[in-house]
Amino acid sequence: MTIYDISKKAGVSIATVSRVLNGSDKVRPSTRKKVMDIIEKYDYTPNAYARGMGLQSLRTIGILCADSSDLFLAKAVYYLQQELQASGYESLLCCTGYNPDIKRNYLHLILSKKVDGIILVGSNFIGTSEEENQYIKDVSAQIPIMLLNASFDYPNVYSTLCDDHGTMYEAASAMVTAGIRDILYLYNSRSYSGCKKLSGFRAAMEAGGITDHEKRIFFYDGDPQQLDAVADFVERAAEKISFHGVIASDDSLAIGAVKYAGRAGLKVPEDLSVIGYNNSMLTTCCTPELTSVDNRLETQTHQLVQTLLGVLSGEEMPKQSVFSGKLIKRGTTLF
Amino acid sequence: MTIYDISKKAGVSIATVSRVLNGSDKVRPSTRKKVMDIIEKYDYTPNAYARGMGLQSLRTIGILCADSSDLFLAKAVYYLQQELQASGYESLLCCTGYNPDIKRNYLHLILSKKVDGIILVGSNFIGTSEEENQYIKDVSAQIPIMLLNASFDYPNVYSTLCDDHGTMYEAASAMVTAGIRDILYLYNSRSYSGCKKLSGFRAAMEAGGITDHEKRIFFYDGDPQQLDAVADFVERAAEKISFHGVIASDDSLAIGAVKYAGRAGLKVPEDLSVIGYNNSMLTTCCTPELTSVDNRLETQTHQLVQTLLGVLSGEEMPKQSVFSGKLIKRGTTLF
DNA sequence: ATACAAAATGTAAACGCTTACATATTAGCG
DNA sequence: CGCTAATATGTAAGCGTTTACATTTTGTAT
Repeated sequence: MTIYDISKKAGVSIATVSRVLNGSDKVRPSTRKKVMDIIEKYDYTPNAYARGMGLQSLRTIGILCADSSDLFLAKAVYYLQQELQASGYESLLCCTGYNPDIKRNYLHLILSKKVDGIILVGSNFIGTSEEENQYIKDVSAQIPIMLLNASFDYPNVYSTLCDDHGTMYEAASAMVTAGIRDILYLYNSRSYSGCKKLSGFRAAMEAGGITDHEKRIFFYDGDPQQLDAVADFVERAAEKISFHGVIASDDSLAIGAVKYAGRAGLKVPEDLSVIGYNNSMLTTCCTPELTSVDNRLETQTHQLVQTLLGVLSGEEMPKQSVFSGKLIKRGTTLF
Repeated sequence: MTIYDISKKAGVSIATVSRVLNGSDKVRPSTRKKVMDIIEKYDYTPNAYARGMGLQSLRTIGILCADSSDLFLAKAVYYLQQELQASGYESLLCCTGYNPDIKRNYLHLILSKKVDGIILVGSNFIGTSEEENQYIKDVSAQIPIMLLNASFDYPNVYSTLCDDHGTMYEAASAMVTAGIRDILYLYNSRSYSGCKKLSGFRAAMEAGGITDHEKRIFFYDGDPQQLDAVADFVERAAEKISFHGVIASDDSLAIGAVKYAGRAGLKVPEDLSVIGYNNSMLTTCCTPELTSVDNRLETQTHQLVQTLLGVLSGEEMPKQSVFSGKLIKRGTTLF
């Protein structure tokens, strides 16, 4: 069933059918009805690929995210899709996984679909070496690239992010100010934002006059959703060093620390203070509830889409929009 | 940059370029290299829409899911995409939200993209009235429809699901057998599987000789991810009726009950037993850990994709594949 | 009724690929 | 070295839309 079949059955030309389908103003109501009836009768759906051939822009944005079952990324994607839909844009979501080669493949895949722009969700799309980021440069030559939670200075690449360094600095400083000087730092990503958080932590330690913090920085290499495995990891860390506070780069790691405390018979927050990051639903899941950093995801996604729409309509837009996160105090801290 | 430009630069015809792109066997190695060099030099990506026009099948499956930030749905989507990718199929994911009209729009959208099949993830795509499900009948006339966690008997519609009735019956019966006869039942969806779970609960109550269970069945109408709101809801329920056990149709509701217990000073599981459903990461997030029903999601998604592949290659496949869920006993129950 | 402008509709080219079929090249063999 | 068969490459016809431009119809003012 093609537009051609419809046009014959309705006794009009294909151009008229096309106009009806696209809501053109220049169709007589009686003709429109005649065509619509046939379309509905045969449950006709125009072929998106043929449309894609003719049209200049399909008003479509590609969204790439490593793993949509990650709470943070899932929420980000959700907000983005809502925003885009509200602005009349379709979105194409690809969950790429963390393998760099596969990521690159998906980028080409999405590029082949005539998207007007690409949003890379999460800082794991930005590497540390020039070479790793070459593919971003290549693509940005063709269409604008938006980064959520990462930053990369290059023409036609726009960044929206949380000041993870400063925010983590504030969070860690709050703990130091509360008198806790032996803090375990847990992280599981060396991505752009992962590095910023870590540097913020280090800066806070130095500012607090702490000098032996490096030995309490631990990289967790497993699946963060396996909370028991995280707890095991913290337990092993506790065998090596002592600590009275835990700061994690993600809520799930922080929850693992709370679990460890339960096993070890430590009271939270009296014996152990814990701060998470991302302010996900996990924060209210445990007892006591988890103090965490809210990185204003909804504000960020809104800003990102506004910037993108501006860029697409040819306006000059800020290359980087930075927001400050905020420590949400709950039960796992005394301060 | 089109195949035509590439062909000119490489000094061959467009057919040859096309053959190189599609990995055809009938190209001389020297020619292939010549073409590949140009392709890489100009970072050329073929236009997916033009390809879509020519090709019979694009080896693409559409996946529809209401909300990918729901833990259960997100995991299901993740497994499905992995399975499909491993079988050489591309997947097109659409998060539709819960509005029926928008859902229907997305179905047409995805249909327009020449997908070879459609997977509907989650039972909220199946309604209770004939009319609600009409759209499924219409679409199934064109391509096969796979249901995950729902069932609908119609030609070209294939279902893979957990026996929610029986599984919930087992779980509830276990609680009754343990001597708990006043059980609060929490649910938040009247979808296909939501109804099956509820009927399983009722059957277990009746089998246990309990007659006043209807007054302890509560429908929660809010956002299940707002755990505090769920706890509030349970608190209000407790003002109306008494209970020593809670069974929920989803882990997040169960967690809300655990939170309520904490507030009310009730010890879990001594004063209150709690059973969740879906065996999500939330189960290990709280203390004590949540007893929950595992519905074998990975097994289901595997079966679903195998069935789909079978159908697509013209084989006769089972219309319905049912798996039994399994109660995973953790700390919120004594039995 | 007639002429003319405005509105509605139709015609045909273009979009960038795939692929059946035609043609040219190569290799093997006597 | 010429012939044939096999292999590689080229040509051109679709695929199903959109849309500029041409044509027809309608409405309005004379």
